[in-house]
Amino acid sequence: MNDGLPPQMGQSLLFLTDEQLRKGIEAMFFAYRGFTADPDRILAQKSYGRAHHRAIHFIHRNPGTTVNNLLSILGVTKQSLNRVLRTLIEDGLVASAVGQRDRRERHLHLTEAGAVLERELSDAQRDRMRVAYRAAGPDAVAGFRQVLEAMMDDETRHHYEAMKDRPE
Amino acid sequence: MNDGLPPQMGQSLLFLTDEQLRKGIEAMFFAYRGFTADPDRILAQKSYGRAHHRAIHFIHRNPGTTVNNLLSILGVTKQSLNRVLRTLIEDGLVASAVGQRDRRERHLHLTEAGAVLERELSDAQRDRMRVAYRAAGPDAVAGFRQVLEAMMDDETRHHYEAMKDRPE
DNA sequence: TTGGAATGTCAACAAAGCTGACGTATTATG
DNA sequence: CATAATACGTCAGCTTTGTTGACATTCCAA
Repeated sequence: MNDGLPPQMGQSLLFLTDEQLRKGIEAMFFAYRGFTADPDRILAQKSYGRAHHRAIHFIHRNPGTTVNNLLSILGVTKQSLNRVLRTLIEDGLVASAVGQRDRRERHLHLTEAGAVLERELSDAQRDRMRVAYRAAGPDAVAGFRQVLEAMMDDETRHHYEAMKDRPE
Repeated sequence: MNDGLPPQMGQSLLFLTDEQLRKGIEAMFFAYRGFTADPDRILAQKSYGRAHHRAIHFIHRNPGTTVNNLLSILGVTKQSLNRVLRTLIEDGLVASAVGQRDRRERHLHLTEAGAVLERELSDAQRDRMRVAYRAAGPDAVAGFRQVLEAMMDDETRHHYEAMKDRPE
């Protein structure tokens, strides 16, 4: 494939050109569309949106999390999260429990029904991820993760790492 | 770092577990936030949004593109794109020219002012990308791109590849 | 006991997506 | 040439998901 640059310029010299960086930017944009496509289809049928998916995902990952903690993971306002959370609680997918130690806090859990939807959504998303990982191979996957981690804001990376290696 | 699984299980066996895949999913989510953060700040000052950025980006990359082509790259409805395009044209950032061969078509270009904003936005986005690429190294970058490409829908990947190796 | 923290909620608004309908040029086709 | 199809623009209305700002409630902690 011709990238319009002299062939004697190897990858290690090319790899920080604007052109190379721009391709990475476009890859992020297009890949993110694929990344959300499958859950989006499932959510649309149930008249939920991505915001519901995110809430469900992180409640599943951090069972018993407080609203404030979830807020800082998701990086949205409480009003925005509350709207989503309210419908999930009304629909019986999420349970909100008053804190034992601090009774101002609400601790969030998925109900059985919530866990079912979580499974459905993450199965769909993992399937695509699995196909991509298989196609690219383990070394590529390691690189993929490295670049993504380096791309995060510091505060965000803190959240990411805080729930990183938690086994099932 | 302990991932909660027996140490004798190597990376090549682990790398398709649900846990491994879920970490990739979260990495995508958190990284995408970083990916858009810098342009978002610039856009907010000028009361534009991400949709404007995307239009500007792809007009820059495909100068003279028709509205229909841009539509299929962006994957939105013409009503949605039109709203964005209209403000960009009104503000003198984008020029719309009647087609020579087919006068139903409008060919889109950035004006000088549009190119200035494009440069500002992509500089910010590339800076972060550059830092991430440097931190991760060339091999990781190659893997990053491989996984992202494998994650795209077929039609999307077609668009991605169509404007892939276009030199400056 | 009182200040501040955590939470919830009301209202209003904006960005950016969607559907559906319609109009106008222009081109392609029978 | 008449008609169909295409490309584009626009109007209206709706949805999701984000934002501010204001305010009430509950409750921990100094």
